[in-house]
Amino acid sequence: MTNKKNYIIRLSRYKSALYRFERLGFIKIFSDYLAEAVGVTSAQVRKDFSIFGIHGNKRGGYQITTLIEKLNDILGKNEVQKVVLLGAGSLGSALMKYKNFEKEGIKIEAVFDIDPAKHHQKMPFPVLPIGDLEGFIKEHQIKIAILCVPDIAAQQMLDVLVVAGIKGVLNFAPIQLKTTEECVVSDVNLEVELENLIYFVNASERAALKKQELSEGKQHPPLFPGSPRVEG
Amino acid sequence: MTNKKNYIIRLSRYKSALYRFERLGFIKIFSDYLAEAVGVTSAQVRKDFSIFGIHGNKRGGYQITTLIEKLNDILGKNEVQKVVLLGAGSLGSALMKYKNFEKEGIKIEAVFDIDPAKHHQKMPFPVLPIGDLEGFIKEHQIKIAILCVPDIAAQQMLDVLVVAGIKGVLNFAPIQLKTTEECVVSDVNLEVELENLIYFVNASERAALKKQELSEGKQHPPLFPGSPRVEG
DNA sequence: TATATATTGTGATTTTTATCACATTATATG
DNA sequence: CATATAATGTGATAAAAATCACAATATATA
Repeated sequence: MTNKKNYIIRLSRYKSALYRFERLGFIKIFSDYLAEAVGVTSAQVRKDFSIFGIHGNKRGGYQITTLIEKLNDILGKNEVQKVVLLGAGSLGSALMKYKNFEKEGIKIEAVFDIDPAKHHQKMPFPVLPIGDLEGFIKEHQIKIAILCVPDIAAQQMLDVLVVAGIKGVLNFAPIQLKTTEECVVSDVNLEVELENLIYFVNASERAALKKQELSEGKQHPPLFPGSPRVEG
Repeated sequence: MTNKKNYIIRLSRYKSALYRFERLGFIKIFSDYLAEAVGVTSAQVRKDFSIFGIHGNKRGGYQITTLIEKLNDILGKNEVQKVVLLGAGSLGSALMKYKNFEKEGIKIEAVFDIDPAKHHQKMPFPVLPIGDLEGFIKEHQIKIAILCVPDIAAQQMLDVLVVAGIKGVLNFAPIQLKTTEECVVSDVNLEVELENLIYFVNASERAALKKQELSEGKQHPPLFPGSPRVEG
C-alpha cells in the first residue's frame, strides 16, 4: 500500500468542511476559503485535488455538490458505510450516541459484547454475543469494525474479527495489534495525542521564554564581564 | 513551531511500549524489538533517539527505565500532568472512566459543564459550572484541556478556555477552531479516521482484485482480438 | 469585442522524512 | 588476549510532501 495516508486524511477533512459550507447555503467554493476552513494552504488544496484528478473552473472555483460527490467517490463512500462496534463499555456506549457518524454516512449496525447482561435486541443497536459476529457480518456484508474492548482483550478480539472476515478495524486499545494482510488496523490513541499536545505546549512556552529573554537583551552572555547589555 | 509532530508522536508510542515491556519484567531492549512493538523499522527507532540525543550501548541495547525517563524529559512529562475536561456528555463521561490516562501520568482534575443538573463535588472528579473555570485553572496551574462539548458550542468554549489561560486543547469537535498564538489546538476526528480506514480497505480490495486478474493473465487486454491469453 | 482580473493547475524547487548500509564498538567466547 | 559477533549511531541517499510562482484561462466589465 503506497502511503497516501496524509492525502486521504486531508480529502476527508475537505469533505467535512464542504458539508458545512453546503449547509450554510454556499454553492461554490474557492481553494483559499476551503484551505482556511481546514487549516492548510490554498496551493495544498489545489494540488491535492489535482493529484486525484479533481478539477474546478478557472476563476469560478469549485461546485460544492459535485466536489463532495467526487471526494466520496475517491474515499469509497458514496453509499452508507455499515460498521460493527465491539465492546459496549463506556467508550463503546459513547460512540453509540455519537451523532457525527450518521452525518457522514457511517452507520453502526450492531454492537457485540462478551457480557450477557448487556445483550438485547432493542433499537437503535442490538447488542449481541460475540458468537453471533461471524454470521452477522456475513449476512450484512460488513467490512469495518470499531474495537473498544479492554486492552487485554483487544488482540484476541481482533483475531475473531479477522476470521469473521472484517477488512478494517479502528482500534482504541493503546497497543500494537498483530494483523494479517487482509485486514487493515488503524489506531486511535488518546494518551499519545495528549502527550503530543503537552510536548507542544511546553515547547511553545520555552520558545516564548526565549523570545522574552531576547527582547530583554539576554541573547548572548556579556562578551566580557561587565560589558554593557544591549537594551530592548 | 518546527513541525516535529511525527517524531514526537513516535517518541510517545515508544514510551507506551516501553512501559509494557517494563511491566513484563524486561530490563533492556533492542531497537528491533521496540520497532516491532510500535510498527516502525529499527533504523527509525535509532534515528529518532539519535536526533533527540538518546544513546544506548553498542551491543547492549537500551536500559528501559532510563530510556523512559529520557523520553518523559523530552515530552515534558516527568511529573503528573493535570488536565480539565470540558463537557460531561457521553464522550466526556467515557473519558472520565478511561483508565489509560492515569497509567500514563495524566490526571483529570475537574470537569466543567454548562448543565447545573450535572454539577457536584463528588470524587473522583468534581463537575463544576463554567464560571468556575478560570479560578480553578489558575489555582491548580492547569495548562491542558480536553474539549468534548457539542460542535455548536466548541468555538465559544475554546474562547473561554483561552481567556482562562489554557495553553493546549485536545478537541473532539469535528470543526476547525480558531485559536490564538498562545493556545495550541490538536484535533481528534473519529469520522475522518473511519473514512480513512474505509479508503484503505477499498484500496486494498481493489489491489487484491487486480492481483487476481494478473494471475489469471488479464494483465493486458489481448494484443489482437483472438490472441491467446497468458495462462496462470 | 477587447481588456482586466481572479482563480485554477501544475512544473520546478525546496524542505522534510525515511531508508540504507556500513563504520564503530562493547561484549562474549575460545 | 585475540577474534567474532551483535548491536548501535549516523552520514549519505532516496523518497515523499509541501511550497512557490507563474502560465493558462474563464468570467466580468467597459
